[in-house]
Amino acid sequence: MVSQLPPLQAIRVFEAAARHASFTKAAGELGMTQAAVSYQIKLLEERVGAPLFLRKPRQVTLTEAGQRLAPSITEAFGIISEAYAAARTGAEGVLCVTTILTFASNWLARHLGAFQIEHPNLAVRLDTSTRLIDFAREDVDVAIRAGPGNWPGLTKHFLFKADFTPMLSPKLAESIGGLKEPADLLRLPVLDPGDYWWKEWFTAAGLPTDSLESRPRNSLGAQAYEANAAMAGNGVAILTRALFSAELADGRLIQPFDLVAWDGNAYWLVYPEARRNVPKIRAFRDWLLTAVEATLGKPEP
Amino acid sequence: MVSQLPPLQAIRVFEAAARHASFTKAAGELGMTQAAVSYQIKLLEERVGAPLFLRKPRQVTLTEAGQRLAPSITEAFGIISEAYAAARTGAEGVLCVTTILTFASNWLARHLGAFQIEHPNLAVRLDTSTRLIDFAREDVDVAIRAGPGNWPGLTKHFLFKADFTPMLSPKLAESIGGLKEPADLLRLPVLDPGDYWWKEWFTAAGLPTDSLESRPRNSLGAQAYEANAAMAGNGVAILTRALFSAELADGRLIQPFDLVAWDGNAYWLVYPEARRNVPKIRAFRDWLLTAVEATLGKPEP
DNA sequence: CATCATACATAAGGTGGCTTTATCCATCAT
DNA sequence: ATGATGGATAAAGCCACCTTATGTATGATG
Repeated sequence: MVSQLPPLQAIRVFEAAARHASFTKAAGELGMTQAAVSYQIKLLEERVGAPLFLRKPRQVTLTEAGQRLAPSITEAFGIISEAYAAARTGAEGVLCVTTILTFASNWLARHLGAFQIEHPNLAVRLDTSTRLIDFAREDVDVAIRAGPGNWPGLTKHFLFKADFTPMLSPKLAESIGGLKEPADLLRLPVLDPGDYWWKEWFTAAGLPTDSLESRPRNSLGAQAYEANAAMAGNGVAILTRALFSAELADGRLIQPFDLVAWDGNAYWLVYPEARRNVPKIRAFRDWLLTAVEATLGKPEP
Repeated sequence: MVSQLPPLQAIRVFEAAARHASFTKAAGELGMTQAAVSYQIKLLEERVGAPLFLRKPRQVTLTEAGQRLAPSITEAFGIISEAYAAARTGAEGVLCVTTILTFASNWLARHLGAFQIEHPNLAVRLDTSTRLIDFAREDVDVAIRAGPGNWPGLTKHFLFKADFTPMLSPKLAESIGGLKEPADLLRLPVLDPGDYWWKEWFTAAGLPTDSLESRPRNSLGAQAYEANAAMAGNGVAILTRALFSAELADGRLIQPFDLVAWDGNAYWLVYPEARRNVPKIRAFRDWLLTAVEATLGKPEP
């Protein structure tokens, strides 16, 4: 398609020289010496097979060939320059975040507005897929992931522990006259009893776990469903405090026991190391870390 | 004007890669290795601040940013490529020759047709200015000059000697009963008697030159005027044989004496050394030297 | 008219950007 | 499994390009 291209550096120099009608001024614009401009022009002239400039006493003028060439080059560079600038700022203008559903609905939803007010010309595109994303194959800027925090090549920032403790609606608690001790939970329906978080928590509480089947998966990222069921009074769910601080605060959920278990997982903000200085990423990181700290307290990694 | 340009080599590579949707194929087109393409793309991505390609298993795809960028780049390169090609062939398509008036009217005029038939897509622009041209400041490809032949930086090809001998119309010669010896010339009007060629020729003929004023300039390049006057029977002109071989052959002029004088000047084809291999220049040179030899005999430098 | 200032050309020399080489890794096909 | 394909990455070499330094020509200046 693009058949024969000339030496591009020479073309760039020619364009500037033609625009200024001066090698020296072109050199100034391009941040190089006059000698270098002279060199590049000569080079291009040899490639073209015709002089492009007439060397008059104290100025240079375009030859006929030069006059034919110059406008197209300037136009082409205009297009490139514009497209490049658009790509740069366009890339700045949209921040694409993938995040676990629960974090999106329970934390981001309530706080993202502040970020957008802080950065009015930065659109945020939220992607709440559950799967692990790979920055190399998906068009995503940053991710919020849950896990142990060992991802090579990625910069990660600790947000909060993925700890867990039983929660339920006040009404359900009242229905059995309140919960005095962990064993009282067994008198209520347990939501998703297969989640191994239950087993861990019961063990930590010193209770037998016979009544629970143990399934390998946990609820990371899908707690919102169970939380809704719990708020509706359908049973007891085991949830991460950080994600339900609002519900706990306004009484839609209560945490009957102080005991909180933890299996080592945490929530992290994650992005490719190489892109740590991209403005929009930096902006989001700075805001997110501050905002999380403000709502949940100092993070302890 | 052209504000911020990206690294152009990287842009060129990106364009090819985007077009092929493959780094390896792009490398093939550009005549470099796949590793180099990978390097350049990465470079550009860093400059843009966003990934341009998504690395899928066995192929690469443009990201959103890449999709925005690619079409413009392809378009711009198309413009450049076209303009460049046009400049190259355009430069090939017009040959600009400056020549001394006499050579143009007395030799080129009769032979140039053959050249144009030989090179139908090569237009010739004739410029018959008298002054010495400077290839650096004028938009000219080749020149035909008269002189001693010492021009630094220029390639020169000897065409023929700028020798001179008296010529006149047969009628004028008859009017005095024919010319037997050089002295007979003195009985006829001498055209441009101030030309020092007369002095030189008379001296060579062993005649006194008292009757001639000696002016510094000679007729090189303006012989056509005097030749016309001579053919009209107005007097005797001193002319270069090579330029009037046709007139001598068909009898419009006669050369009464074999004596030919020469002051060391000659006609030369001349062009910048650096451009000796430009096709159109090579074509003109080859043709001219052959044609001159054919009409005037083997040149003796 | 001599001197200075400007603008480009040219030669020589150094260096960093770009390329190649070599190797690794993942995926897809057989 | 095993090989083939396509890309990433690290190390190393080289050449294109730039700079420095100098020369040349011309116009401006007093």
